Amino acid sequence: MKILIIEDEQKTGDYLQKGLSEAGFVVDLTRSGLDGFHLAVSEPYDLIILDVMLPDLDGWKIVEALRNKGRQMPLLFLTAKDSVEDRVRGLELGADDYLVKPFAFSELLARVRTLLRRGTPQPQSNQLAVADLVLNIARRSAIRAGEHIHLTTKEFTLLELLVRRQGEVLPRSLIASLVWDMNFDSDTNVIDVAIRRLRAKIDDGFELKLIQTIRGMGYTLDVPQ
Amino acid sequence: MKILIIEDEQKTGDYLQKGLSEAGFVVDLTRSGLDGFHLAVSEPYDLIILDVMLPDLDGWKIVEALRNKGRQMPLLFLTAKDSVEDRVRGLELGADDYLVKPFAFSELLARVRTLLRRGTPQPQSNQLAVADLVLNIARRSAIRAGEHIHLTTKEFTLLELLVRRQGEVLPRSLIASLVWDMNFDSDTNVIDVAIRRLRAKIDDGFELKLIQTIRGMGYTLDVPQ
DNA sequence: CGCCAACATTACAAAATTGTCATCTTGGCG
DNA sequence: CGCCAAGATGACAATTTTGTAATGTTGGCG
Repeated sequence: MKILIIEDEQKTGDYLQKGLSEAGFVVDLTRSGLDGFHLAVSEPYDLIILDVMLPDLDGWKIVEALRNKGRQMPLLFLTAKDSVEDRVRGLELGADDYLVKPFAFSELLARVRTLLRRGTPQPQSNQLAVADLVLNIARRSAIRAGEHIHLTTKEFTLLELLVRRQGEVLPRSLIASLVWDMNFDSDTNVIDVAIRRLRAKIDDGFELKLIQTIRGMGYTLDVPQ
Repeated sequence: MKILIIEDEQKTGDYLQKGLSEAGFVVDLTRSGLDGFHLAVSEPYDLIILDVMLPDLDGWKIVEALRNKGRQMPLLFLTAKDSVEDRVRGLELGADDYLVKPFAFSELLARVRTLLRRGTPQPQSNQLAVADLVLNIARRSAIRAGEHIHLTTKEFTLLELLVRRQGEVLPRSLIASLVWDMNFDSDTNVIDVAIRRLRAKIDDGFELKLIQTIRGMGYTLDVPQ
C-alpha cells in the first residue's frame, strides 16, 4: 500500500512518515502542494494524506484538481483546529475523511486503515451532461459553464428527468406522474411554473437555451440544432 | 425482441398484439394480471406493456412485485384517461413510460422503440441497507420494515452518510463538514437536532434502534450487538 | 450521591420551497 | 391582421424545511 503525505510542517511530516512506514506502508513525503499534486497524478497512490494549509497550492485546490483529472483515491485531510482557512468543503459524501491537529497517531492509523479498506469511492462517475450542463447525481448539484447552481429537490428531479431523456419530448402528463407522482390535472400549472424556475436557473443568462417548449406537446431538453 | 402484453380488454389486446407482431416483435398476450406476472418472472421479456386496471392483480402491484424480484425490464403502462385508480406511481425516474388510452398506434410504436433503445434501466440496484432499513439512493427515499419514510434533503444526506459508514463513529466535526459544508462550531446544535429528527423518523417506534450516540465522540449507525 | 458536561427534546422563528392565481406574451390559424 | 389557445411570468400564500434557543435528562466522575 502506497501513501503520499503532503505536509509542510517539518515535525508533523516526519512523524507521519516514520509512523506509517513502521506500520508497513510505503510512504512518500513532500512539503509542497504543487509537488504533491504532480506526484499524485504521476504515481499510483492508494491514499493521500494532506494538510489543508500549504504555502503554495492549498489542500482544497489539490483535491479539486485531482478530482477534475478523474483521480479517485481516498484523501485524508489534516486541519488545524481553529483556522478559518481550514474549511473542508465539497468532499464527496463518504469519499474522504479528515483529522483535526493535534491527533493521536493511533487514531490516524485507524482512519487510514478504514479508508484503505473502503477502497476507491464511486467507481462510476455518476454524472450526466448535456452541452456545458453537468449533473452530479450523487450530490444533487448542477454546474453550467463551470458555475455551481443550487437546485431544490423538485427542480433537480425535474432536470434529471429532462436530461436522462435528452431530446425526447415529455408531455406534461408524463412529467406529472414521474416528478409529482400524480395524475395530470390540466387545471394546474405547477409544471409550467417549475419549468420557469428551472429555466431561470439553468437557461436565463445563457445564449444557448437547453429547455425547449414544444407547443401542444410538452417540453424537451436538448442542444438546439 | 420479446414483448409481453398484459391487457384485459379484448380489443385493445388483439390490436396491440397484431400491430407489434407486424412490426417484427415477438409478442405474448395475456388477459390476467396474475398470469402476466408469472410469465414475466419466468420468461426473459425485453419489455412489458401493461394495463393499470386489471381484474385480479393490478398493474401497480405487478411492477412492485417484479421490481422486488429484481426484474429490471422497461415497462410501458396503459391508463384510461380519467380513472382515479389509474395513478401511475412510484415509477423509477426514467425507467418507464406510459400512454393514455386511446392512443395512436404510431405513438405506441415510437415509445416502445425508445424504451428498447434505452435498454435496461439502473443495472446496479443503487440501494444501501442496514437491518430492515433500506435506502434508495436514486429516489432519495427510505424504507424501514417495509414502510416508506419521507425524508427531507438534509435528513437524507445525513442518513446516507451514516449508512455508508455503518459502524464508524462519526464526530460532529466530520458530519458538519460533510453534510453542512461548514466548520464545526460547537455553539450550534444543528447536528443534535438533525439527529433527533432522523431518529423520530427511522428509530422511534422500533424496538431496534439503529442510531447510537457515542458519548464524547459522535454518532454511529449500526445494528447494536 | 451530587454535580456537570454532554446530549435530548421541545418550541419557536427564520428561511426556503412549492403551489395557486392573475395577468401578460406569443405562435399560428382563419 | 386579429383572435385565441397555449404558454410565460410575476406575485402571493401555504407549507415545509431548517436553524436557534431554552429547558429537560442522563451518564459517569470525584
